[in-house]
Amino acid sequence: MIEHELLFLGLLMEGPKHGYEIKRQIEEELFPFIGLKIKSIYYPLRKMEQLGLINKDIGREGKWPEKYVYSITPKGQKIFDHLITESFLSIERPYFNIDLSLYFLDYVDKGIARRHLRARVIFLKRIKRDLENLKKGMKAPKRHLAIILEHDVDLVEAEIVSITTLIDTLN
Amino acid sequence: MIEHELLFLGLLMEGPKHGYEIKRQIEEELFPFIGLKIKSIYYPLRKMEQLGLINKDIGREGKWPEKYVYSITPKGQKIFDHLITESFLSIERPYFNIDLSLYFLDYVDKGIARRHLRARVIFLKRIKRDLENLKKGMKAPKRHLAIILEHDVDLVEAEIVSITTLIDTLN
DNA sequence: CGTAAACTAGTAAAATTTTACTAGTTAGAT
DNA sequence: ATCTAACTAGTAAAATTTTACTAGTTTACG
Repeated sequence: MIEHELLFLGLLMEGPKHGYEIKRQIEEELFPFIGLKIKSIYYPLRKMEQLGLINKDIGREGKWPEKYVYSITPKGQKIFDHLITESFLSIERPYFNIDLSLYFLDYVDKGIARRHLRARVIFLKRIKRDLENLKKGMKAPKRHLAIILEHDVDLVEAEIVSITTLIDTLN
Repeated sequence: MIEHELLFLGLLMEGPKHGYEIKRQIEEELFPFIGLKIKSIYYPLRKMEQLGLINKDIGREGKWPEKYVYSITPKGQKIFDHLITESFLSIERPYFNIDLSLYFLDYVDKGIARRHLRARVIFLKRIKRDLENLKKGMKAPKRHLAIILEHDVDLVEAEIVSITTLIDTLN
């Protein structure tokens, strides 16, 4: 929920939006960078409206039928500040999906594990390449996207090194 | 759900266990490494039982009252193999919590952002130190734990570099 | 002109997760 | 001898998320 709140509030910090636009932005703009999967937006939006973090107003444009416009309230902005601070200072140390599998590595045949890990490295390299191309291909260099991409590239690179070493030690 | 299934099945790969033991292991052994937060175990266990992935038998030990023992079925083992393979080859590229905040960086005062990011670096360094100490302090060097720890150290290190660079570019 | 794709807004029901409890046993400390 | 912490097993209700739909509008394309 915390992440969801930060997500919706952050999107509304840019300006008022209607639901479809929020959904589209999450699916098309944020997903490739953030990997948040959000299947429904109306329940969270209603919740946050009840909490007074956002407003929902009728905003008719042209001949379109109803079009509800969501906007962030002062209280919502305060919460946004709070959440983003919390996220920056997030007490949780980072965790990585693959770790769970590594924890159970003993229950996997060594040969198979090695093959899987090699495949993972190849996959990670492809991702790295894609990310770098994506960064190059960005026209109007959106600063925040560039930052995230660099961050991702670095971490993917680290994972490649890490897994490669692991493969070698997997006697 | 996928991750939960892998978690429970993996724990049962080690041998039959009762619920409390599973809970304890998640909270005390896995949590520090994996960071999975699981508040209740009985619903997932019942679910997996219904799916035929695990068995639940009465296993009385000593004078203790009822003690239900969960164990993995052949079908469960098959699913375990499948899930762990999937996880190794996981098509999703890695995502990082902080990225969402970075995406919204423009809505944060630069000075504040810089301070937050510096604090994060300090925090990451402490984590790195803790992880290294933890690795040193391990008596019976549990191989899988050591692997995860190294992996984590590398990635935390990468994040330190990444965020440090970011701070510098934050004019 | 017709039609398909994208725009707009949801809801109802199912599934899952979280929270807040209950109920009793046993081993170790005082 | 008794009290406390850890051991054991849950359930009920609330909250949230996911899935699978409905319903209509506008724009672009052939």
